[in-house]
Amino acid sequence: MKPRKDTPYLDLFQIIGLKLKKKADESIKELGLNAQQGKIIGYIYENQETELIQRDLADRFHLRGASITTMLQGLEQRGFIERKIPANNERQKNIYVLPKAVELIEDFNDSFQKVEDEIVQVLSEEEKQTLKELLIKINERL
Amino acid sequence: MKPRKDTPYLDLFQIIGLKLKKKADESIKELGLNAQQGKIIGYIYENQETELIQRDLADRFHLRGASITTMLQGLEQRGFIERKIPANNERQKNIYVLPKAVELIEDFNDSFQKVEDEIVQVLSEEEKQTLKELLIKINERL
DNA sequence: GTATAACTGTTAGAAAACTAACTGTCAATA
DNA sequence: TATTGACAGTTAGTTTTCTAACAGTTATAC
Repeated sequence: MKPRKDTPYLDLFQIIGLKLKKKADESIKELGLNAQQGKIIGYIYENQETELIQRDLADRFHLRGASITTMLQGLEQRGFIERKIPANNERQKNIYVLPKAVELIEDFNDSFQKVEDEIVQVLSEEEKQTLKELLIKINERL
Repeated sequence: MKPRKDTPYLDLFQIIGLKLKKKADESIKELGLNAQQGKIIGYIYENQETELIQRDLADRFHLRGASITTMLQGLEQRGFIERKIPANNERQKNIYVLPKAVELIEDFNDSFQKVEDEIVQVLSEEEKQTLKELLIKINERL
């Protein structure tokens, strides 16, 4: 007799994801931004030499174009980033971080690192390695 | 020299969580509800004999009380559930599913089971077991 | 026994995501 | 080369979550 309902992986990923989002948001709240904004600013900082456009952010963070527009408008108005239309393609906007954001990036990374450590603190080195491999495999096929 | 930024577990959990949420939403979209609503209806169905109250749902699904209120108001207006104030405590509301929701529960479960299978399709039985243990361990301490 | 604190749920308003429809630009093709 | 389609981003309006402030009920403490 098969169980009527049993989706432990779906449930665990959902709950862990939610807990992590809340922890990450909490950890950088005092900086006036949420975790998503912090992650995106960090990503822009690391990729701004490569003609980064909004489309790239939508792909990397699995958000819709419209969501990226709204988020970047907010970050631009608050002076964290700027967007420039490149000479060779007027459809696009290249994205750059401004000094006000650069100042915060180290704090973001420290905060996110603490959450990262919390995730795997109960695992041995071997378990950590196994987990990473399994997660990567799952993510690739999903 | 330590890496300036490296949070693979946080990133993987975030991305996998988002992908799963989208897949689960998509899989029951035609029933006129989203995955969260489907999960909650299923949970109410399985626990309605135990004097289930809104507080319990907030705890189980890691949502705020206000979010549960709004969601249940919607489900009640659409005839999926009902809420009754119990005789022994006028602060609370016990929650029950109505026939209209019961009809859908099997479809929910089939849909969620398909997403569940997608998650672990690339893993061996042994890997699945290992993953489950690791996820449970992480979730407990988070 | 009364006052205070804790608990349960609601409301109002904000934030962050979404879809659908749109503008403007560039690329492909016939 | 003119048209058609694809692409990048925006806007408007909706949904789902959140926080903060609140009302009413029950439990605790003095």
